[in-house]
Amino acid sequence: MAKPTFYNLPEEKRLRITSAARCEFASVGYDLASIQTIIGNANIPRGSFYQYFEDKRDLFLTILSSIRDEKLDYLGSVLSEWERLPLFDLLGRLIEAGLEYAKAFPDALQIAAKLMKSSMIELEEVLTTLSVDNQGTPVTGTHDFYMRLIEHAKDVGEITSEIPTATIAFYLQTMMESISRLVLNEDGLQGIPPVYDDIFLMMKNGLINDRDD
Amino acid sequence: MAKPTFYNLPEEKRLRITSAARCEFASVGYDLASIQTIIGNANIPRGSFYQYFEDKRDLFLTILSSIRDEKLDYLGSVLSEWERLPLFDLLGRLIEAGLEYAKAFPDALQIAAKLMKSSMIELEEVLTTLSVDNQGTPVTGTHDFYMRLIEHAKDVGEITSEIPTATIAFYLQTMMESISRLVLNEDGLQGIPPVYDDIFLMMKNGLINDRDD
DNA sequence: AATGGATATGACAGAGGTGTCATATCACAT
DNA sequence: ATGTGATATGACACCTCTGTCATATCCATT
Repeated sequence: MAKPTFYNLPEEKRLRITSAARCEFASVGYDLASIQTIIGNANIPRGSFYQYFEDKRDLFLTILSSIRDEKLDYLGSVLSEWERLPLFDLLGRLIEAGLEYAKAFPDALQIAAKLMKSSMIELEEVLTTLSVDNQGTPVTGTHDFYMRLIEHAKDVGEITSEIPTATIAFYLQTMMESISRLVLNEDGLQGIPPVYDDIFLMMKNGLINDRDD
Repeated sequence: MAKPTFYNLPEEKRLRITSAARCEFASVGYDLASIQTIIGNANIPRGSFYQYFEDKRDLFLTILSSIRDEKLDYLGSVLSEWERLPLFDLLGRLIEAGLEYAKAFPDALQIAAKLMKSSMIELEEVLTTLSVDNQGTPVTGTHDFYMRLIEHAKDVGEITSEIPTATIAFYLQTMMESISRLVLNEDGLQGIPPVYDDIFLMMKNGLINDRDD
């Protein structure tokens, strides 16, 4: 969404700008981010900024879209084998891949986390257009993505057919986002023992005590 | 947290202020809320505002705390019988009661929803101090609250003991918050068929297909 | 070296917000 | 009626930020 001028810039300068912007968005979020601060850190004059971008929103969308591209790189390999893997194995890998991604681009993580905090009116549309969810997960995190997974798993007889697909999709999406948050916050991006094993166990077998003691 | 002067005010004036404030916080959230707008709508002079409150934060905390009190009224009866009810019955009632509450105080709902979007640094502490969570759920939504519920349910033999209590608490809390959001948004506060029945079913029995066909 | 289109620059006007303070007003006890 | 402490008021000084614009600079082409 940036103006063509921006892409004609020498890479060094472009990087200075995007880094400063990502840093600002990561630390204070969209609403409180200040163009003033960004151009200050990037060391470019105010006038130039408006030569490259319409406004803050424009800059933000540009950043978001590059984040999406970055993340697709990390998830691509996992996503490609989605039909071959058992459902929960796939989900586990997605979380692992997301963790890898977060290690590589820590600022992206913070930006994504603060994404939903923004007051952009058309946020919904923006997200679907970019296929990015609030975890910064592209395509992956989509309701539709989960729908596909579940239909498949039902077909294969892996999971129960008694619950509507949409409901399960809602359930999986919720838990996946939540687990991501947990994994990414708790451990400060260290290697963790897969905490989510227990959670997946619950999701597979339910909470009800079926032992007859 | 408001100054004593505020509580000496005639109720009519106090209401004008709190209404205007709740309206503003509900519509633009904490960060973007403007004292200017609030005093404009409440029709009180700028100087008076600072006679009643330290600043925006002070006002916000005052509002939050009254929201907590309101909600406690609605959940009190359900909470009182927490030991007598089966776990998922209790959870269902909490959601229903939350829905009732949201009908009665629609602005509170929006304020709570935007709560987590605020950039208040000490938000965490504020929330625990107020025992309010991001659903505007007091006490109820706390991790500790779920810990108690689960310990009890394990004791009674209602749910499996194979998973650590803290993990289950995380799980329940996540799903309860998510269901609340679903219920409160989807239907625009109409009466709904209890969508969450299917979700509870999954949580009880798990997703794995155990029919041997 | 001259021309012209693209790019760079920072001063500037203007919007919107905050917290304070000197002054005015009130309520009430004397 | 008068003095006193509490309360009310809005003008004001001061910020931060945004988007624009007149002007300067660059660079490729003639």
